[in-house]
Amino acid sequence: MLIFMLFLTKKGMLDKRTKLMNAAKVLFSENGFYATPTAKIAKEAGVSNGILFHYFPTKADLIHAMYYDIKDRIFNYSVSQIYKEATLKESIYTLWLAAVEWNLENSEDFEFMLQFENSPYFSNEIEKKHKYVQMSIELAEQGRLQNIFKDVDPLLLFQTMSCLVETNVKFLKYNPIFQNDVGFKNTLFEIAWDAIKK
Amino acid sequence: MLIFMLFLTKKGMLDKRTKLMNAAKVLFSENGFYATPTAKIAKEAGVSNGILFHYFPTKADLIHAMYYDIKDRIFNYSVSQIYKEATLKESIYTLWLAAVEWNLENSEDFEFMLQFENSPYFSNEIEKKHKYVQMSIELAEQGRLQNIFKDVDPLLLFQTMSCLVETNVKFLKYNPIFQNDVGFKNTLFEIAWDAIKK
DNA sequence: AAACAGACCGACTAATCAGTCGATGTTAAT
DNA sequence: ATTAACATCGACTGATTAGTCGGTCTGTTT
Repeated sequence: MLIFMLFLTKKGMLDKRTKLMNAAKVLFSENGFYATPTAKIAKEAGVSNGILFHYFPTKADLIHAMYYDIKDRIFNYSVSQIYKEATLKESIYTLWLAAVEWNLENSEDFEFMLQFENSPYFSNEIEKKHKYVQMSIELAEQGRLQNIFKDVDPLLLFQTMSCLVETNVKFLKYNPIFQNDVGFKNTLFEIAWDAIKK
Repeated sequence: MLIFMLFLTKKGMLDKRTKLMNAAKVLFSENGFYATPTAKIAKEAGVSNGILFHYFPTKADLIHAMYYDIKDRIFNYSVSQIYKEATLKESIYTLWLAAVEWNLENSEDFEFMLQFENSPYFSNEIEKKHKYVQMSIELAEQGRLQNIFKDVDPLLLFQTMSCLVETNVKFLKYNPIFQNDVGFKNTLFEIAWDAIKK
């Protein structure tokens, strides 16, 4: 049975929970949470209305599940990019680039996140607990101890980087010419690096 | 008649259009656009349900009117702060500080703006037309021509500053101890300045 | 083969909400 | 005094929507 399930998954016949999250991602990024009825999500996912509430007792539960899913995926991608022997600056660059490229390639996830983080669903406290944020804060703390970064709360350094990534991604979306321009991307990183470095 | 209207205004008996916008501001910043029914806005404003649609044909019209109102107010405040003989860095500092302090003092406007700018109501094109944005871009262009700023699209420089202001305000809201700490605010500005300067 | 459990369906409902409408009051202009 | 134009009210409606429910199907356990 387990083997059969794996087979299904590999063939692209995703389980309905995943189908629902994918459908919601598309519709949310097009019309926002509130203009997207649950019935439409189920329809787009090709499943029944009722099954949505089987997997996610409320619409808010679905939205939260999607948030954690995205955070996990961007964390896994970022971690896969960094390497051990890197200097601090190299690590920061790798993380910055990973974030920018991941968000550009996963445009719907990016749109979802923007909405979510500025909605009443979001709270700072939830975010701080995620391993992605914790890893970033740890790096910021390192840089501060090494006297490389400005002497402020590492959380602030992280938030500064995050908002710059967001701005960079938005800019690159509206100016696709630069998306493969390595020189331009280096300039973008310089902006971010200069901001946090001493 | 005009005199009588002014008298009413001075006495705090605002016209109903303004009352509606003020009530909406409070409710929107507490619960968001979508969890705030128009009927509740009218009730909070102490006016009838129908009059809301007399002044704002749709809920979206109300929201847009509020957006323009806020942009106008922050623009007027910012302009009142700058002075002619200032250097470029002084002007940027003044604008940065004005934005940070205005947003801290007008917390509901700030919350509204965050929601609005990440909602389907918002479009980049609308924003770019506002005199506040145009003034800022002009300054950025000046700095670039004087070879003081990094050599990128002035719009990007403006967006960079804006997102840093946003981050700063959020941080100061969560860490009120720093709100009157001039040294800390200078460090915050250094972060922003280092980001854009060459 | 019976009992069980979880996936799944889709019609249904109770509540909510944006916007309407007809009526009345108020002010200004002719 | 009449008219016209706007301001105001609040009951009402039509549409929408999150979530429910009774029941079916399928695979597993005993």
